[in-house]
Amino acid sequence: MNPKIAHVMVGLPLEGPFDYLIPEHIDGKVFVGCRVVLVFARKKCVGVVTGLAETSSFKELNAIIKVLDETPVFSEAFITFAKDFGLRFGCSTGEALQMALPVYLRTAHLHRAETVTKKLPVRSLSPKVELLFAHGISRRWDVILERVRTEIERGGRVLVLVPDAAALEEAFKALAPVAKGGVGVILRQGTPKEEYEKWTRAVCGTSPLALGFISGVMTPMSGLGLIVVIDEESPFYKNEQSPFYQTGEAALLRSRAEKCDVLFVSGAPSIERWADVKSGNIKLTVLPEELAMVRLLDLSNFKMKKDTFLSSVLCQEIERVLADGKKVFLYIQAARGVASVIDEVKKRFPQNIVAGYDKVTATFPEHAHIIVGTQVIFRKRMSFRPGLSVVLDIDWELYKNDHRAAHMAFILVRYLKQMSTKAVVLQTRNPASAALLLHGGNDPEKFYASEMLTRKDAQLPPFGALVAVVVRSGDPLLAASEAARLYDTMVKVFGDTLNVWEPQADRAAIVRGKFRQLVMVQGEGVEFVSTRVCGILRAFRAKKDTVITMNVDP
DNA sequence: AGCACGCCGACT
DNA sequence: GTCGGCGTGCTC
Repeated sequence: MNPKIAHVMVGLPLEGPFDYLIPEHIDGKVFVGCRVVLVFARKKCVGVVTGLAETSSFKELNAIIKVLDETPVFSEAFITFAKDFGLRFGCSTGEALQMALPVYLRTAHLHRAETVTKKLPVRSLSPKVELLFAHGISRRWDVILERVRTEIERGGRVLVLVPDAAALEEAFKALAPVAKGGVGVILRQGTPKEEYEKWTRAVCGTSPLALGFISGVMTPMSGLGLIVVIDEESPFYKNEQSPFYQTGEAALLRSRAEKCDVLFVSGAPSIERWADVKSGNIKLTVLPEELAMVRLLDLSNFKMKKDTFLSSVLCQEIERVLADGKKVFLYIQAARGVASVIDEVKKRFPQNIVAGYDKVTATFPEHAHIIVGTQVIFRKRMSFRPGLSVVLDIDWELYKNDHRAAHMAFILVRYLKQMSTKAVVLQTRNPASAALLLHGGNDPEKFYASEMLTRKDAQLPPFGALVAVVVRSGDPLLAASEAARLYDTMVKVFGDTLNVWEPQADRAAIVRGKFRQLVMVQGEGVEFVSTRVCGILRAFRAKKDTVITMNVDP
């Protein structure tokens, strides 16, 4: 006797499941993990079957209208992952499942290719989670390819995740030696049909290798044995829209639910992953490499004109490097602009070619002796090899009002160290605080020890949890008043159990005409804080035209 | 989320 | 009277 009732999750911010009758004409065709068409709240929509039963406590059930998949698109383990994902990042299981599908399959389109039928051979119960701390960039692919090859040989699929287009290109080339059946590329681009066709090839095709960006971590492929997260520390792995998930955290949830291995790769690992290493949750492999030394250039005793960046000592250093036939890279924060620095450098070095490189620069200035650039230089880190790199104002990086500022500056220094052949110089007026980054450059263990202590004392992630509640509205006053009202209710309900910060404008205060206010909630443990915040948000009715979302670990 | 229901003030 | 804004509750 086949089951008569299906538990279904829908892509709405409601935690299900909802019960539906399985009518006779599709009896025996409904499986856990299949998409079905049904009427929910008077509207026709697509849901996912997450369980089967004989009876339901609800009377007056609607019936499933149509089954869209002959075989499940989601495995039971993936559904468990979707539940964990929703709990962790503040969305429903149904929304998480919906996000895992290409747009084409979120509507009532049939899908005939088999996705989850291939089962992974039985393996050890506890999956292996590893952090590869590769000091340089030239040798890391040797280790990655070795892991990937081993996984493919034992019959598993491998999901390789990269933060941006430059890393995608690099990974695509690097994976060629192990990609006999090609590499499936999963990208959220093109028309829904095109996106779906590429997705099908990657998920259901013969190639065991798939490559994707941030959302690739949600790909429901069968027999997933290994997830590789390249440049794990990248901020691009954080989704900036609701649900505000983080790819690395999601990979760990998948590892738990699907028993797959995870390999994090980084030249400047996040504090989160380092804490995992220190607590013994993940294994650390260090890949050392001889790199340029980092030095501080103490400007505290120099008098320099306002808004100038070239100290006389630095100019002497630059001259030496240029005389040696090497290139010089001068790093400046994007917000300050490269233009004024270029003027200053041109005046000081009139006989050299000076060029800027920032996000609006069309082609890389190959011929320049001195390049003044921003973060985007790291797109070129595989090919650009300056002798000397200089952070013109390292203090600026450290004074930002952001609990991640020190780690972001650490990333900057480590990346410059990977690119440069001779030296990295950090100009500072505050050598005492910049010393943290001097250590970061030459003795990363020291940096991590210090930064972990700071985070622990302040109860910041990964030791404490931060949840930002984002209030958006077209009216700035409404956004502010709703944030204030939310703050008051949270203070009242949470009392001393959680620390609620006064409402503040979001770092990006206006996005697409909507004003954003934040209320930060801080406490012990992500799960504790986010479930309590979720509880408040369910009860709290936002005024018309205001939207409230939750950002875990902003 | 998205929709119906119902309560209240405003207006032909 | 009744039109419509919005607070409330519900969706198998």
